[in-house]
Amino acid sequence: MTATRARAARADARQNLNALLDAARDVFARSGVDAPAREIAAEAGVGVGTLYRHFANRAALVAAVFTSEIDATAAAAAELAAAHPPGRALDLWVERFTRFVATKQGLSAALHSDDPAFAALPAHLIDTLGPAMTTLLDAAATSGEVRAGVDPLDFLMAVADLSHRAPSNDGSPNQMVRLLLDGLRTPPEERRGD
Amino acid sequence: MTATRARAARADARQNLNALLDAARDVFARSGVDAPAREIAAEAGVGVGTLYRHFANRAALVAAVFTSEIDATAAAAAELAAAHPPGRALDLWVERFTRFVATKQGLSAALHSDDPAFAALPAHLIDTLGPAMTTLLDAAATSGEVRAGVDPLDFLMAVADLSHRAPSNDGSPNQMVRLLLDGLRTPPEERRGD
DNA sequence: CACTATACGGAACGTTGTTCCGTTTATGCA
DNA sequence: TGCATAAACGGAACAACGTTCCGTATAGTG
Repeated sequence: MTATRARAARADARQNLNALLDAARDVFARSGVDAPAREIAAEAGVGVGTLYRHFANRAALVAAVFTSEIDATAAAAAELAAAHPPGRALDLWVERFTRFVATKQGLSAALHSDDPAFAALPAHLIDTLGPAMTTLLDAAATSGEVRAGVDPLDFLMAVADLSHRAPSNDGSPNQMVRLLLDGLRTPPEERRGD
Repeated sequence: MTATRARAARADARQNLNALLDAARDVFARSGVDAPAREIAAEAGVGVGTLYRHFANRAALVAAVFTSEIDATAAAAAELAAAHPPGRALDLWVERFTRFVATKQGLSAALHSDDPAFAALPAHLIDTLGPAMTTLLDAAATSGEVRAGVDPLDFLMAVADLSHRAPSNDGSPNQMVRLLLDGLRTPPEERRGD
């Protein structure tokens, strides 16, 4: 068999890759996901050739940024859970998730697109954000701050659907999301009465 | 005041405009809404200059096609209502509406886009498809085939949301939409029992 | 029939994603 | 340390797109 062990990536290559991801994050936030590849390369202080050496095409770069932000959002769940009581951690994380969804205008389009570059996104989102929500929801339910029996994935998707509707200009969750969170605090059977 | 009355459009201009709309409908169905403007012009047997004489930009052409298909879908409601009993008319129209939504991949993107060319679309959709659904739903409720008290616009949007999920390869409504329709046939209070 | 506002066609322009290749550089080895 | 070379870089060049421009053709009118 041939020596398949790949040589370690060169140091400048690793640096440029990180510079590209950082630049893309900034440019996407500033000008949207449709920003020209040249602009991203320039922001990273790099030629377009280098961009295409690291990513098969523009969509792959977009997907990489989304993936990394999904991971960052998932990681925040653990941090918040460690630093706050369960109910508050849940609220804070929903706020963060809301900001994530609202910021990424291109995300829902990417999720429904059939571009192969985005094919792995939905599964990745479910696999990382799903458990995060499950953990937070379970903890808050165990501590009695929130009703039990709510499917975490359904709740996650509901928040997502509600988040990219309203502008939510100040960055906090919009009214519908707050409504949903308040609903969690309410016993399931209350509506029977009216 | 100046004589604002515009001279009637020239005959060839009207023909070309229709040819462009027809061509765009075909090309969009075949290659998606991102099809090149040149391809549409060619299909219509016309130069690109003519396309841009009739539409301010590509987005305006897309919007015009969407508008005209929305109108056609709304008109179908009256025809189906005249030709079938209320319950069946409702089913058939939902199927048609489903096909409309499933076909137009670009529609939901256009509805949420902030391109000025699409600004009037949501209102137009609500103003024409809303009443159509209201009429069909009311008639089916009056004849007792369907439960009353369902908000037509909510129901319309729900069908839309459910339609662009599943592929529905054979053109008929997908399972979730059928579930929703079956739900209409069920008395509101039944779930109390379990 | 001639005149003119209207409409047409398609070459040309600017911007994009992507490729190509001559040049530079990091890295393992003598 | 210095060198050989695989790896990586930069940016000019290409193709495809949306859009504009303007010389040419023509429908409608008197």
